Amino acid sequence: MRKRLRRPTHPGGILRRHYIEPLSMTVSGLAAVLGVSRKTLSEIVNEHASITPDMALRLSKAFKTTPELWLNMQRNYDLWQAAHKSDDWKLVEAVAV
Amino acid sequence: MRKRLRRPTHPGGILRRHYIEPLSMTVSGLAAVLGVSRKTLSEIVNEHASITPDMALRLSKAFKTTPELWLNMQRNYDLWQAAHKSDDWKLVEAVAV
DNA sequence: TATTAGTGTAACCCTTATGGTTACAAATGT
DNA sequence: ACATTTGTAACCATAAGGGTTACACTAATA
Repeated sequence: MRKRLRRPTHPGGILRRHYIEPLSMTVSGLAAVLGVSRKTLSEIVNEHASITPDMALRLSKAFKTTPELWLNMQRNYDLWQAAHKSDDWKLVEAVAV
Repeated sequence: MRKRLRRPTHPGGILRRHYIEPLSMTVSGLAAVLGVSRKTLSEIVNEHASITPDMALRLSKAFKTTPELWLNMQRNYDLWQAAHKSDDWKLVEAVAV
């Protein structure tokens, strides 16, 4: 397992650059398609909020992807953040087998 | 992508049956090793709380696994719950390409 | 049998997350 | 010049996460 050195891209950034912009969609328009408020989607694409399981399901329907695609990106992002927020977890010793 | 028919096993159940019990550990003991409260771990192994990124890092150190192992189990569980909690997301239409 | 260790969980605290509405200033497009 | 789009603040409500203390219950053991 390679350790990730740089902060993984936030899934909101991917959503914006790889989906919204290439398709010339608006944030407002996509929010309507997804059935969520404009604020909720705006915070995601500006990388201030997370992809929740419910949002992953909506995105998977809208863009014919798997919900896992979005949740894995979010997981990688969250994991990196947790690993760098504190060093506490590094003090955990391996359990003797 | 196969659709999961039954609720995926909660990672807390796996932790209890595949790690704690085979190693004859106690919940209290493992909580101490992990550096979290007994309550926090107890709620997880009784499937009343989630594996957070921080907890996944601690478990990965204790049991020499990847943190992704635990987070993927949690993701599958959460995704199944979200998909069955409401049908709203099913109303989302695919975006025209 | 009396005692101890381990457990599940309630009650309580505090902090953070999620998502909605409304409103407004700034930017962009026609 | 006007309309659309945007980011985000302010505000609300609900839920999640984790800690402490306390208590009743179970299981093992001196």
